[in-house]
Amino acid sequence: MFEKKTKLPDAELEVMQILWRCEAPVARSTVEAEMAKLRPMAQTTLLTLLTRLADKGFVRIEKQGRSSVYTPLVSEADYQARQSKRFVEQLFGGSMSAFASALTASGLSKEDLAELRQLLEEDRL
Amino acid sequence: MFEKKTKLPDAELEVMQILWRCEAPVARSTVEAEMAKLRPMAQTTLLTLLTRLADKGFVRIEKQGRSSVYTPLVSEADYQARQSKRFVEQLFGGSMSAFASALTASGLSKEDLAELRQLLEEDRL
DNA sequence: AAATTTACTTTACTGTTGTAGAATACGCTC
DNA sequence: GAGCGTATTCTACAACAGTAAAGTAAATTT
Repeated sequence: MFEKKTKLPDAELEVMQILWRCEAPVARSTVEAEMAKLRPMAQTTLLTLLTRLADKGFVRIEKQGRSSVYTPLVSEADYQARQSKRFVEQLFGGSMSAFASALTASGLSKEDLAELRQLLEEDRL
Repeated sequence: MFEKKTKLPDAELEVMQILWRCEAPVARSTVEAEMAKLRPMAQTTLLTLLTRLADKGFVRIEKQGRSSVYTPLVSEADYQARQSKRFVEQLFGGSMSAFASALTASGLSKEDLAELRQLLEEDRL
């Protein structure tokens, strides 16, 4: 089967995150406007990234007369889950305790950690 | 200042992890043997990676007569902390609850999550 | 219909990463 | 000190990633 590449390069991830935050299908102009809020990027660069995402199977491009609309084919939750697992495995050999230690040392706010603690206490994990 | 590149490419990370697991300074032959346990890699490829790590300031290379020995200049804990923070920020906008949700969906074992829960209950986080 | 605008596609270039053969340099043996 | 191993550095190259100019096609204006 085709177990493709799951990890997206940074720039492509940025674009996917825009698509996830918008209501699908997303017009190119919308993607462009959202990207402009984050950082400057030439139109053609954005188009290139969208095309690459389509090639990788992350996005479907549909023509609508003059312009195109873009639909994410992989959900954000899916992507996050896959990458989280990959990350903990790659850096910590799968050990959550090692990962948790790193988080405390990472400068994440006490509030962030409290958030996690509360989830656990509520038996939501 | 020098805010260099903190994120290492996969192959270089593999080498760093070997250095971290050995007692510094590590002989090239040792690195080579450890790498062989993981996967095949040409000698020169390994040397290239070590040189690149040195260029990035992650490793110090010292000559010892014929061969060289390698010392990590960045601790594993440091690297893990930095990358963990970066990861949660990049994928979850810093939200631990979003991250925790992803972990539950990621197929991490119940044991792994229990491990994390216990850390929290013991007030070690 | 010709000109203009608009939107996408092609081509392209630079730097990085993974990989390793070729070349070189350094000790050591005889 | 000449030759030989062997360890390191140089050179190389393909694939990927970031970026965007140039080209093309299609719609709109005049």
